[in-house]
Amino acid sequence: MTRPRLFDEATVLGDAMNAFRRAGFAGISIKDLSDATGLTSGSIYNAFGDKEGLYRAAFGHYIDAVIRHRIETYIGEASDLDGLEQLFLSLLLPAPESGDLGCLLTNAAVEFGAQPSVASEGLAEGFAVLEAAIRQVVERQIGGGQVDLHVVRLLLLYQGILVLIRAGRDVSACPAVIRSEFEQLRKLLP
Amino acid sequence: MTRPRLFDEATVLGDAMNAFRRAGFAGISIKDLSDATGLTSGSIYNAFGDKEGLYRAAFGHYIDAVIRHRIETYIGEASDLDGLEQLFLSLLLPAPESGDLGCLLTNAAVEFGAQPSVASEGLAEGFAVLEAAIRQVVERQIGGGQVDLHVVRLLLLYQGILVLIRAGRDVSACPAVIRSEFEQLRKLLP
DNA sequence: CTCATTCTAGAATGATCATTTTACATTGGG
DNA sequence: CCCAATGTAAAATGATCATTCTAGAATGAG
Repeated sequence: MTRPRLFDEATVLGDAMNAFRRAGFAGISIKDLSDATGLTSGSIYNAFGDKEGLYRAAFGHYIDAVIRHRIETYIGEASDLDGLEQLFLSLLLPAPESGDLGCLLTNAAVEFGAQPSVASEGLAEGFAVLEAAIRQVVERQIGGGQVDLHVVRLLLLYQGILVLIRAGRDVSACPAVIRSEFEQLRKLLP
Repeated sequence: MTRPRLFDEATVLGDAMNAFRRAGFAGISIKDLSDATGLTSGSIYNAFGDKEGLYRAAFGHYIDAVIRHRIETYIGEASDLDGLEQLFLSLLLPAPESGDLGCLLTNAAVEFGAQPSVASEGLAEGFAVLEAAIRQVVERQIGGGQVDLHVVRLLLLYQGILVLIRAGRDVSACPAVIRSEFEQLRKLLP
């Protein structure tokens, strides 16, 4: 019945995702997205409904392929502070979170803000996934009444790093900031 | 010779600035800007050349009227850690840096990234002003070989706060994070 | 007062936008 | 092998975009 796509959905979503990361939603046209994905505009509309549908699909793909993947890579099941620290340090590796792409979660948060928008669902899910991963490690490793404080502190650090990378600022001091942040947390280990 | 503007330039730039803060550059049209400022599109083009000219002027206005003003208010001449801490805490006050506006510096950094753009000059100046203000206090009060580290740490915190506010996330734990950050710095006071 | 100058207003223009339509290609079931 | 279903392609459409044009209003110098 349902015949398979003639295009590879993961590849197309990856291309669209990176295009949106580079230019945002308002800053890119269907023609640009057509060039980026190799699909004609007709195929895009057939497959995703409209530009918003493609954005939603690309955002979902980003949460799975980038955020969840990163969390599984660095935290996985044996979650400890070292893994979380490595996750933060990995943000500073040249690719693929480099400045000319940017984090779609951060970019969407800034582009759309808190008002209801095409990004609302993705933002809610993305922040929930990220915060849950951080909280899981902090709660298990440190616990206590200050868990919320540590989680927010790390979330602030995470978003701050992505903004500075995106802006092309000098981030050579960031690894030292991350290390000192986690050193501080390790002092609280039971 | 040069006759005065019939409109109040500061008011118009303030309105345009807030419109850009809400919607970004790509996300707003000349018609929207015309509605926001009360100027017709003809007057906008006459006064500012084009949409990019108005954006540049609004960005410059933001740097002066918001960033420099905030720095002068909280740091001024008698710069100490308490003043800098108050500056950070002031970001969390409901108005005027509230989420539905956002910080034009952060928003522009995320929208345009590091590539040359209409925002490049404003971004360079805005980050320079902000970083210099932080560095001045840290250097004078604490000094030592870790100044860069402290400056970047505070810059990360600053940008992280603005992203979370913009995203409408729960920032109720942020004041405690700021206080603990500055408590840590005060331990380094000579 | 008057005129050259500068500003403003609003309609006009061509480009680009998202989207739809139309025609065609590809596919697997009968 | 053929056909109904679905995917793709590319041109067409109307809306909206940034920008310009044209006409008229406000201003200060002489």
